[in-house]
Amino acid sequence: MAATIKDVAKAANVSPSTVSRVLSDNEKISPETKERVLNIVKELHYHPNITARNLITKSTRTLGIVVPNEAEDLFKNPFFIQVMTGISKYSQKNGYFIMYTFSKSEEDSLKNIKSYARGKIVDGIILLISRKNDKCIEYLKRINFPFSIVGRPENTKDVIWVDNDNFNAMYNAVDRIVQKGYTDVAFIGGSKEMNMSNDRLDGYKHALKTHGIVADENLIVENPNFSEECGFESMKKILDYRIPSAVVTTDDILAFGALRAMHEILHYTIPIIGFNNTPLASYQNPPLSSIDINSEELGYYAAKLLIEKLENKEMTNTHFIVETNFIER
Amino acid sequence: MAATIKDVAKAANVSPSTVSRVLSDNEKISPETKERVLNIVKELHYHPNITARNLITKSTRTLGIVVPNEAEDLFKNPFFIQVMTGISKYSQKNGYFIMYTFSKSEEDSLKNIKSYARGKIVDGIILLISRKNDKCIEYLKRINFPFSIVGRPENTKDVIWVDNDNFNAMYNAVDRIVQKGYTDVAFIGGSKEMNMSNDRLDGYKHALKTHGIVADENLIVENPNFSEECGFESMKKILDYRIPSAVVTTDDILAFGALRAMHEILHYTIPIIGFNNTPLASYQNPPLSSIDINSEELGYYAAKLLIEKLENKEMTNTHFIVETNFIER
DNA sequence: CTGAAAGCGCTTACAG
DNA sequence: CTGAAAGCGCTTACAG
Repeated sequence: MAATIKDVAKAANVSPSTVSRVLSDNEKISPETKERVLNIVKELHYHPNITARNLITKSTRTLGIVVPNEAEDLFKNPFFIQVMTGISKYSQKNGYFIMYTFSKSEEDSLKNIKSYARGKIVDGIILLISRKNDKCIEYLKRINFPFSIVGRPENTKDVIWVDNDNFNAMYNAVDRIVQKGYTDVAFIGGSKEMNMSNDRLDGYKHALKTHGIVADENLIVENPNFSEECGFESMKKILDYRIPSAVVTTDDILAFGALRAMHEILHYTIPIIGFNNTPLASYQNPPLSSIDINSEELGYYAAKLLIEKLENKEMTNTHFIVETNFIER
Repeated sequence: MAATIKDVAKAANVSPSTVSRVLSDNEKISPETKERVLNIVKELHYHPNITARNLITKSTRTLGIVVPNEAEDLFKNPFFIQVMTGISKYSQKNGYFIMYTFSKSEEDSLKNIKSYARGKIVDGIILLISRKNDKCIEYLKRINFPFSIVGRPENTKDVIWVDNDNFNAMYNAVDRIVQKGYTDVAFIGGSKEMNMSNDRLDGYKHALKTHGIVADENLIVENPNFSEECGFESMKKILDYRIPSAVVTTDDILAFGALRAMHEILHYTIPIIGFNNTPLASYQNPPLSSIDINSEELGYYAAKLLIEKLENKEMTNTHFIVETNFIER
């Protein structure tokens, strides 16, 4: 059996309270007792039972990550693991544990969130995605449970979130292309359920507008997800209609599919731009230009803002915008 | 404030013990009391405090995953997230929570393991890698803490592990190549610190031996990690020496680098085989043949065997071999 | 079938 | 500077 605080107290000839104080290091304890207790602690290999401590402090110093079903689509995409790494870096540095749960659907996410929140398993929750009419966000707001989101929610009031400036990233990319003389730009996008999809589409439209170009709705194809197949079919549809001078996409995987369609149908490629700058991008033929979203930083700040809230630090901001970088290849 | 078991007891006019029994559903409780209690539970939105329960039951129903520093090298590789998905599927199905921790080094892994084990944060630990003279394994064995490993450990005595048959997978691949007439096969491998690296190398050597071919040590290059750069440099080194008739690698990423070296130096490619069958493989030029290791299943069984041990089920096996599939492209 | 009591292993006012 | 006591919110023998 592992030693408890009582065992240490007895061996050191002090009370459990004193041992507890020595360990928390925040009371005036005489140097002698402190040393004596610490020696016994070492000798008995004592380590406090965190569960017992949690029960008293009403905190688990644990963050819960809800990984959405979309992660499966995005296996080819290191996005989620990069975000999780960022979360992990900040959390571990600050003594927080991390739990995660994979969800099969939005309903399943909600179920998982409930079990985290109602059982007080975690102190705060991080959502890796933000949907339209997001039930998870709605629930967490209603029960007033601390959380942060990767991806700007529809209604930002009272919520902590981090995101890229998706509008601007796409705006700049399209602006750049048009300036290079490619004025007939097609758009291949992902799910409308995600706010970032709409932001990117808006950025595309506005950039064209700035140059006095009216977006041709037939050159805009949106998809239920980010698969290679969707990219392929979208490009096919576009080529059936007309050959544009360039293509922008909201995800590298879509771009890969589109590239394949170009190779198979056109037998040559037209300029195309990806999004997320996945490692696969540089291996494409030709190498794919892409917009790097710095996923790890998204996770890092999602954890940082949430932990600051949990610790009641003065929060200057309830959101953080991570910069994007255009990677030209 | 959330309702406690006392609140429910008072409102239902029973004792806390009775409420507890109703909730655990495993004692003879009269149907009437049961219904009455359940109604109050719903009414008050009562949910048991898991921390308090954990303190009593001396279990957290939580598994801890230790993600090694190698994960960073392997961002391009969905291996880890696939394994984590597999772990998650089995665990969630069986009512276990999951924690993870990213480590910066083997020392850091050990530190993280200690905090999980000594604080009784988790009931069991899953290691995602198995090294030579693995300090983590050694520690966990010494303190007799339940754990399982993805990857066969050096000493399998008393440890739970899952793995592919790495020897055989490579043996078959090389055997197949040689039978096709490519007898001068080079080998590009990963870190010798990992047992699977050695297993794959052994498989290569034995397959050659079976065909009466003596392995040329100059055609065998091992690397500190699985990066594209290592693959590139290894291939360069081999080509400086001689042009082999085919190449096998222990990881797709190594193969990608090797392919690039062929393109840049040779201006044509020689047959090459990857390992892990990452999504990138099919996008290569030419598409890369690879050995699929079914990563998700590795995680699934790592969780399954560990949970069976935790629940004292009769364990017929303390290890499980996940099959591999040769994917020819 | 149900309740009173003890206890899991800590922390933290309160008192001295 | 240190200790005795209460209590966090549960579960589980024990007794009836």
